[in-house]
Amino acid sequence: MAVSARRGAPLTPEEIHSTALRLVEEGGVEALSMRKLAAVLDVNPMSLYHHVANKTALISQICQTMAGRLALPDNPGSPWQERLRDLAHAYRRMVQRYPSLWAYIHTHPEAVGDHQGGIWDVLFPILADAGVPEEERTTTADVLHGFVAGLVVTERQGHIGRDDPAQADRVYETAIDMIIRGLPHP
Amino acid sequence: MAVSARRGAPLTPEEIHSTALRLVEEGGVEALSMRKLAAVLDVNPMSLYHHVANKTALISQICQTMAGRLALPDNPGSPWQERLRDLAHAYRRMVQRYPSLWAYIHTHPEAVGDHQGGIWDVLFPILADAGVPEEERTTTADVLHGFVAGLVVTERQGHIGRDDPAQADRVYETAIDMIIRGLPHP
DNA sequence: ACCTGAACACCGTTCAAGT
DNA sequence: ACCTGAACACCGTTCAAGT
Repeated sequence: MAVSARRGAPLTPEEIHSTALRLVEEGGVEALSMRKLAAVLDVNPMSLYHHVANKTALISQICQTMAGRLALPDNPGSPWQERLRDLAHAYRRMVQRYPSLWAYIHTHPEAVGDHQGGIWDVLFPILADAGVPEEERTTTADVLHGFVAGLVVTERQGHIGRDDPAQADRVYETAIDMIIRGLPHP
Repeated sequence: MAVSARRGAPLTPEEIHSTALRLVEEGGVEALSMRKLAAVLDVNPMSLYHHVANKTALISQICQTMAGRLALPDNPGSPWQERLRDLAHAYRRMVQRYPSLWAYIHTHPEAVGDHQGGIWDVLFPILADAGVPEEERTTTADVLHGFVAGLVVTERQGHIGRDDPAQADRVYETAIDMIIRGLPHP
């Protein structure tokens, strides 16, 4: 019976990932330490290394965990303007749910794979319908993502609608309007 | 003669700040440690605490140092579109000069004061000329800053024009066009 | 005034040893 | 297979002591 002295059940990756994600959202990525995580899991710090290569691999994994929880809008048939707006809202909701981890991803994009996650699969057809030529879609997608990510991170840090959540909503709507107005090439 | 055993001259804030800034740009903010900085300055780690309250204060100070080196465009009389474009270019140049520190500021805006630095003094008149009503200018400025910051950070991380710098320039120009097109309220 | 050494409470990670 | 303790090379920071 290879069972820990302090715990009844063996460690699972799911347990490690969800606990680590919780710690990150409670105190930011810099509040996650292998030793603290182990303490919360009631386990020796070194036991973690049996399930995780190292700390940066762990962070990558919890980024994937989060990406998997992303709820994308499903609204084919609507005009591209509306679909783009819905996608922007979904993105914002996700950032608001995991703000610390998103701030981390924004400056460590290598933590999550390149152009993966369902966002891109949804965004490309929208750009096509908006009339963006095929060879420009990747770049346009990057630009839009840069815009929206920058905006949402800015909001999250209290620069927008700090006192008045309704105003933050209005600002976001205005920003999306601006993108929709500016997107089609004349 | 209160002179260090290892150095001829006493430590100055300028020396500390510029060396710390250099370390940050060489290896990212996470590569800056008080002990490493002291080693480079050829000084006991604890000597630093005579000139700097703590590490986060030091980082704030080097952010200010960097902001002071910002070269803003001076082009009154040009149409607002052109002035906005010039300002966006100045911003990008600055980020390209201090990429690591900017990435840090983008997620730690408390490190640099609120709406200070000459950017805002230049941006507000531009928005006025663009017809943005006075009560919306602060928010609009935040939105634009969020956009541009997000875009530039995205570019810096190699998502845009990784292989082709000329393409990165083109993308940035396209993005500015989009903002200029989308800015005036109809 | 300025600098220093020892010390404290933390890190991530390796490695040999335990069941 | 899974877990552990001791150890190594790092951190930021405090504090009493030196010149």
